[in-house]
Amino acid sequence: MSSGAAARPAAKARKAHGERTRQSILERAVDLASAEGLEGLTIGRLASEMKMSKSGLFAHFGSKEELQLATVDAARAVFIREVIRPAFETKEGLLRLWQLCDIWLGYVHDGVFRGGCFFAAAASEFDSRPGPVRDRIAEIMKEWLATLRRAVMDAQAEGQLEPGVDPSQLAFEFNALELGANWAFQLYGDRQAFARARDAILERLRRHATRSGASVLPSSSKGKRARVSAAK
Amino acid sequence: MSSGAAARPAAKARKAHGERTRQSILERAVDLASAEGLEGLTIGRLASEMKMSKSGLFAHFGSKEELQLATVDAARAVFIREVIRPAFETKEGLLRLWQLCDIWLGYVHDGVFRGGCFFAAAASEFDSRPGPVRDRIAEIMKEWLATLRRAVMDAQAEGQLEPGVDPSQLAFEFNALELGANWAFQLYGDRQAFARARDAILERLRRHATRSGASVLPSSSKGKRARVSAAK
DNA sequence: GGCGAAAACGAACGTTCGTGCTATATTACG
DNA sequence: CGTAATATAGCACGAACGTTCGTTTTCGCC
Repeated sequence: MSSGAAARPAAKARKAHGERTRQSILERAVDLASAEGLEGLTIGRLASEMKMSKSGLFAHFGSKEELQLATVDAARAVFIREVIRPAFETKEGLLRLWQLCDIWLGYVHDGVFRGGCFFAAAASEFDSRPGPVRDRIAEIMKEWLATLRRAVMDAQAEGQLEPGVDPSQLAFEFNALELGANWAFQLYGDRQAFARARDAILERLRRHATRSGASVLPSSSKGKRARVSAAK
Repeated sequence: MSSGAAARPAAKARKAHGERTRQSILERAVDLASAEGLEGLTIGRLASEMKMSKSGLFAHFGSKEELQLATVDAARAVFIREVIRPAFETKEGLLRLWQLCDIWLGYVHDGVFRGGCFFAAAASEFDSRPGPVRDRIAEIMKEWLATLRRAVMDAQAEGQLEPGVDPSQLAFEFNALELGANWAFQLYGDRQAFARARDAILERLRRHATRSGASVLPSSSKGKRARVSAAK
């Protein structure tokens, strides 16, 4: 469906001016929405931060809902750049599964979005507010859950994880632990929560790892943290 | 500034009429806020649902922030009645710890609040919005985490749980799994998430249970669910 | 160098928000 | 019964919201 991220590779790079401001608007919109929420993301506020008129900014989207959808997709692009892509540099298997979790926790810790995980916040805000925005958010989080699940299955196919464990169950647990760390960090500034989540995940992984799998896991979570590559 | 819950203990219990409507306002406010958020809880909307004038309703609280604080405390009372109290009918130990988790999941599943766990939603909404409301929410969630932690320690003291496990770590994991189930249910209507959370929690409990502890745990999570007692 | 489209602007719209004031019902007690 | 306290209503306010409209600036292209 060619929705968001890739966009036009600047086929002729000619009418660039409109698209460029649109992009920089969305950059700011993502930042604002991650802190104030997608509903708190107000057109007037956004316009004044961009030093534009409300109407000038508004024309780029046509409605608030379109702005919200575009913002969600822009956040998705950031998430892919900051989490998915770095983790996928590691080849499929148990280590990639671990990297997905580890880098995710790093992405929250490092404040890629001001309000922690953009989608956790957005999901909670829209979960009882039906409409296209909610649907899009649910879709994106399902992508993430499917990615985790796929990584589990790959690790099993590689013989690094016992074939008996349920990929959906493991994906659920890891996602929950990540959301839990995000929650503790946002509400209390508790950085220890990241270590707790890592411990819990690693313990789970080690318990179900085969002999060949156990050798690729890091020895301890203490002090270890994947760098979130800038990867411009 | 004597802001809080206790307020006037109705020194002579005379002026009851105002207090009663205030209470029924809060009942509706909790319901509304759990679905639309504490910010989406609007005085005009609330007034029209109560068939009152905005100003008449407003007079009970004096400011929107006071209304929000009162609503949060009203939700806390419901939470205590629906989760804490039923679980505390079981005597301290491993079984009470399990009951706390099990009943919590039931309280979300049964829709005690329209928007799932009131405090999960409120925490996510206010986590980057400093002020008394945020502080109160954080305080209440800390109470819950402390209750879980205390239950772990009690189970250890009873000799039903290995003394080696870190109570804070276990409380973190259980809370995370509960929030994860709440998240999946709110966003996808996924009832299976409750079973997943129960499985994960039970597995954790069983792993660290002593022989005397293991005997008190339910045999399987499938089909088992604590009733959320009405407990008027 | 001028033309036409794209982009940004400024002002106004109808609502709704939270919050004051003032007056009228309702109630409790001497 | 009367009076004082309490509770609710009515109305208006300034601000902010999303949105529309007509105009003006900007800029690529012939």
